[in-house]
Amino acid sequence: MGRDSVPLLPRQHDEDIVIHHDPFDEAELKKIIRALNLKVTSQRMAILKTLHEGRRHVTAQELYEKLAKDHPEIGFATVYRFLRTLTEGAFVTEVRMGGLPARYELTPKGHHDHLTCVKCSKICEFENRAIEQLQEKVANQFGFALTHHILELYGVCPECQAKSK
Amino acid sequence: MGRDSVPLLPRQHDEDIVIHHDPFDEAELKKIIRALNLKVTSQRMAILKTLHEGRRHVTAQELYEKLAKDHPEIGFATVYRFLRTLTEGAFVTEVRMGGLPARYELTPKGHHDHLTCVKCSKICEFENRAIEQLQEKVANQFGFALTHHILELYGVCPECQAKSK
DNA sequence: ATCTAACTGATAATCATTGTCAGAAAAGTG
DNA sequence: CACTTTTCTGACAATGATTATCAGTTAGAT
Repeated sequence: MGRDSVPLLPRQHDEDIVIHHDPFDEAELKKIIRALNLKVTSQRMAILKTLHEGRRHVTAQELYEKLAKDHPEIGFATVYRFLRTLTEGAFVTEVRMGGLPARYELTPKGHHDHLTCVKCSKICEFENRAIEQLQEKVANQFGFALTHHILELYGVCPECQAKSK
Repeated sequence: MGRDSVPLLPRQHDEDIVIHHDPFDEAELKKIIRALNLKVTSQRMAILKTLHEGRRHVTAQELYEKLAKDHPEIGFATVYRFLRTLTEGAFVTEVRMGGLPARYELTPKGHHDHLTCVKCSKICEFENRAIEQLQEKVANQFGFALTHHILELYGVCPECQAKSK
């Protein structure tokens, strides 16, 4: 997509180079923080911005390192703390695979699940209304009030299938 | 279908319910060990027996403590080690919830998924052919060759719903 | 029975995550 | 704006599950 794939030229004045990321402006990020009854701090804003701009599905550690570039003062306790709060408030979705560190992403508006390649770890996202409905049905049969679910599919992606020949 | 439409009920005192499997005799357990190219040791036999007899979905720690009664000499490193190997060989299924300790069970013949209560951690099992088929379909749309999947539903069980009034 | 590679238990180490706490900074209040 | 209360923060310690190490033990092939 657009801007980030344009190779940037080194310039004398940093401020000349501005990367625009589309959707979320600051105001919207603040709303998220306020919705959690938290104070708006530069750290929290930075964390949300980085979560939003960056690649999806980061670990807490990766996020911490990314942040370190522009905000070397942010401690990892703060990252973990805020990620947890965001997860509890469902603004962020946590994905765990095996015993590996948890991965996080800003919860997308449309709910989706993941299809992960067991060879190259590529993650595809999908949504499927029919599956969701069946899940509700199963939960109801047991008398459960469904709160959320995790559906992770694993397989070999087309590229890796091709390679293994 | 069939199974999943029967309103199955883990009743009030889970611990009182002992699940009897078809008599898994020693010979059968040995087969499992040999299938993994491992030596048959008293420790491994004890672990398998306890896994088979006991309540489902135990943590490594719980399993270790159970074993301690009759086999106080077995160390927990051995328990962890063997559980991992069993899991890799798909003889045991690992379930993780949040950051909590992993839970294990001997992989049942019929594949099933889990429905977990977020309040009391009770786990119900279900299987649903329709969901499985839809999963295959989704994977195919992306060109993936599906190897396995994780479907974990979370909600509030009837008992806990009643309690919160 | 012998031999050797695989196994084991004790314990140290690791690694993700969480707790602690003194100092810093947000957002009311006057 | 100065003051105050409360929440936040970063450094670092602590935790808790899991894994690695390693010297001694044992299964099972020869």
